[in-house]
Amino acid sequence: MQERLDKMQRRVSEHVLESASLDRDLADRKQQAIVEGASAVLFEKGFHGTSIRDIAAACGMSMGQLYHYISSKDDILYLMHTHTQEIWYQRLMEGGFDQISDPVERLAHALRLSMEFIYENRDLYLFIFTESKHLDREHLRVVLELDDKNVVGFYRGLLADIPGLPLSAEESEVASNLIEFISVFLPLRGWNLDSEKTREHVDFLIEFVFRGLRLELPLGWRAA
Amino acid sequence: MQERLDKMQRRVSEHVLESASLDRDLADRKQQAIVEGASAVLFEKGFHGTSIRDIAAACGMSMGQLYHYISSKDDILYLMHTHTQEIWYQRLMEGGFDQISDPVERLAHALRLSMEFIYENRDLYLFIFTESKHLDREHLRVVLELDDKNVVGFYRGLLADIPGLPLSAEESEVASNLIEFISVFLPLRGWNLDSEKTREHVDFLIEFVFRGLRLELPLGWRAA
DNA sequence: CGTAATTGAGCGAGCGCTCTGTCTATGAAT
DNA sequence: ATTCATAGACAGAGCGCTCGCTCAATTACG
Repeated sequence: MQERLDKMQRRVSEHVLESASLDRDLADRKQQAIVEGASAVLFEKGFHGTSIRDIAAACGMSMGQLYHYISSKDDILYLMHTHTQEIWYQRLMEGGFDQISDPVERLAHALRLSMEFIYENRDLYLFIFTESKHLDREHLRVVLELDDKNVVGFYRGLLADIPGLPLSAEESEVASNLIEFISVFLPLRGWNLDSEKTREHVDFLIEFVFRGLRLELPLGWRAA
Repeated sequence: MQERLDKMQRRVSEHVLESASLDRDLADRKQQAIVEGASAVLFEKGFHGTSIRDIAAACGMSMGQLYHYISSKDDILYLMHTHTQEIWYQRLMEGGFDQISDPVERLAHALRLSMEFIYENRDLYLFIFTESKHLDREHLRVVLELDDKNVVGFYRGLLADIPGLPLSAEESEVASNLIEFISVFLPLRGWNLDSEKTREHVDFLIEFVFRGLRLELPLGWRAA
């Protein structure tokens, strides 16, 4: 499982960096600093509304230094994307997701962990989902591939592990995509819902998904 | 029902036009022409990637003429939004939606009509959902209000009409928003689904929603 | 003193929007 | 019938500004 993440990380660096002579660790740390520093301004002003000067200032770097570690503004959006997938997967692992053997319980647990994580990082997810289509063709291709492989693919795998799932292959494919989509519902369209009741909303969404998939929720799932 | 649309339309014109002396019919026709002419370029290049010059050229107007009928670039996005709601509602009415008395059948029919319409206009919906948050504060407020009143509000009303719906008030509120969200799933995240099988996907989504709401689908709903 | 790291002024391009000059349709005056 | 005054529709050059990005100049360091 962890090697999947490592490969993802490696691919990011390869894609973003043109100069192979740069120290890989330093570059990774700097790119991490860029993502973390740029997040606040990006969430506030959006990608197009934020200039390179804004980002450089927010990261405590000069424009020149910034361009040592990225090669275009689009690279920053790309980094945000891979960063998002990384920390999401990390959270699943920290949440003990991979220690659950029953596949239905795994799905329930993964949904809860994901929805809570996504809600906590709602600014990030709102940003990712509304800005990513503005990437240039090449970056977009890679980002969509990553998403299909790592996120949709994650749910695809979970569904495939459930024996006797009452869905056709085609339906499972739609379902995998739909589950990812519903898991970002609260950041994307939940703005006129009472934010005090997020916990209940997550419960409802999970029940909704399970009923939609014709699955019984595991006993005592709310306590998990 | 129709007066609701009329009021919506009136509000658009009032909001967009500052000069009250302009002929209302001419203005409406020109604004219609702007929306229709601008759509293709906007879908292709996105709102930020499309300049006023592009839009003017695509509408067969000069920049000067364009600015006779709008007062800022944001007005165009606003027009696109209201236009979308108008044609969506129009389609529902043409589809004989309001002639169905049974509330559960109404919901099933509305979902099918909506999803098919949204899929046919997927470029428009992808555009609307990914670009609207870039509106300035005032335009955004109006657009979100319109959406909550006309679209979410539409589903809210449908759910309220179903006697003995096994959902709490809070759950119904989440569900109304979620239904709108799921109805735009195919344009927003269905890009790696087989476009030959859209019909089946819509069927699956409707079944999914009904199961999620704990509702039985009306008999023979597929033929409807 | 030489080399590497770092900077931010400057470049060319493109933006949203304005506004003045041009065109055209109309109709009163001759 | 012809001229001319007037007003509204229209065009697009130009304004002021900001953008992403580069690279000559400067600083820091061994």
